[in-house]
Amino acid sequence: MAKRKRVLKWQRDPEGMRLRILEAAKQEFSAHGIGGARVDRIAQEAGANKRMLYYHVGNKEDLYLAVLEGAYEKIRAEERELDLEHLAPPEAIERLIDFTWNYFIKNPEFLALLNTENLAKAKNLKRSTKVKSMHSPFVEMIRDVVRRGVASGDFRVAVDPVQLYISIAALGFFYLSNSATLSVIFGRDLLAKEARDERLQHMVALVLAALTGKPMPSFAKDKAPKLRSAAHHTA
Amino acid sequence: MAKRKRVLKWQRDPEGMRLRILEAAKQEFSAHGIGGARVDRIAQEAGANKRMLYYHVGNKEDLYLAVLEGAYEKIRAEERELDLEHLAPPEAIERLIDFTWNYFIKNPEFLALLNTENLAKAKNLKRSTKVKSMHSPFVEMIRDVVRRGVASGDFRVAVDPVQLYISIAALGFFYLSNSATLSVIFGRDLLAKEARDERLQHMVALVLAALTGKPMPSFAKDKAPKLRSAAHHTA
DNA sequence: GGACAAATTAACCCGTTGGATAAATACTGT
DNA sequence: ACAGTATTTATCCAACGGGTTAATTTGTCC
Repeated sequence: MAKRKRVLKWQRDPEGMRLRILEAAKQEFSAHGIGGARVDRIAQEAGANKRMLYYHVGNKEDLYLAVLEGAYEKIRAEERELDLEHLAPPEAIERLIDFTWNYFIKNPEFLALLNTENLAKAKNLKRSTKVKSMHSPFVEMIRDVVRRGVASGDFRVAVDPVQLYISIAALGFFYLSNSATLSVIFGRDLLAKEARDERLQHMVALVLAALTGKPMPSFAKDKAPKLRSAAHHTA
Repeated sequence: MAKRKRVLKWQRDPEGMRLRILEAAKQEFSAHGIGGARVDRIAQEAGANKRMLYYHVGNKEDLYLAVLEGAYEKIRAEERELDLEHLAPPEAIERLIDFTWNYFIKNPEFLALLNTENLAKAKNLKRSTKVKSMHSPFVEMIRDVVRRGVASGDFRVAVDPVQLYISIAALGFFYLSNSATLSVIFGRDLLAKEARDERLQHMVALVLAALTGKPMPSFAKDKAPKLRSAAHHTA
């Protein structure tokens, strides 16, 4: 195939085109929000004509929703890969924190998209039957881990898994999502590798200390000089 | 005064006008972000002619920066009111969490503005000498509290005050800022009074348990039936 | 009671933007 | 090789949006 007789001005690639459009849209929406996103810029970035956006996906709103749904699909898919059942409760929690943290680091557009969607009071998410049907496996996973932890004596208390899930997400999300302003306020680069490692360690220490009651070995002191990067990088 | 001879079409009120403009701008920017904000809407909401915005404050960008600076001024002012020095370390931490939480609840535009500014990679904040000169008193306050806590034996570990500050902010900020999407995902209204109270209790329990090593009395169990609302509402 | 500046309004300008239309070009099956 | 359809390009446009210009009104100081 692809036996081009002459010089082809362009070649067909509907699937590829659609993907490039969605990728470009993801970048655009996550970089500028809904109101700041420019349809023309998406087209240009996708190496497409503006007409293609409407042909393959739809108008700006459809485009945004497709991006949002794609973002949720992706994280849900990765979440399913993680199985915490086979780990001892403390390790399971550490793994969960590590995964969440690294997912956020690797997918900064996801953070921005969530913020953007919340600015819109989740009005698009509410319309999306697709996203609403994608349940996160984490709540049940955490419920199980906590149950096991309490039974084994590793954990002292039965936390509400939803609260714990939100807290774990929060500790990483806020740090990363607001790293720009926080870096200015504190006068340090929170995204530097050292700072990120320190943050991960702090989060793990905080949550595990609360759950197990045992002080974490590596609970960071005031301005810890040098910290090994976390052990397991799962994602 | 105000002995209007005839029917006055309008009256002068430069200061009041400026305030109304800034208030309207705050609402607009926090509701729609930078790109989504509409200058005409700000004018209308402020009961002003569009020209007034440029006359009293400046263009859209100036308007946004003024709003951002005002937001930081306000929280810094309230932060200064809080003195943690006179409280026992655990109470000081609880008070800090309570204050932060309630400030966020009472000032939802602040959360939105921070998100918006981070979407812009803090480029406006960086230009603002005003904001950069407004140091938060919290880091030093926390440093002191932690020191005292370790000395008294209340706390087991010396946490980096910056990490702790970020964590405390994170636990509340993420929950509230993302309450719209999270409510959809979890199928519960996270802003309902009960849910908010439960969240505050969880945050306090989590942080204090990690610091003191003692399990909190009220560490919420899986779906706690009814929880007393938190004891001290400071702010 | 008028002059002069400050405050406010009304009207308009013009580049941008989301979206639409129609024509051109490439691929597919027969 | 040809018809028919799928895909892409080239324009167009009406509404919108930020910003400006000029005229109008109000307060204040002599």
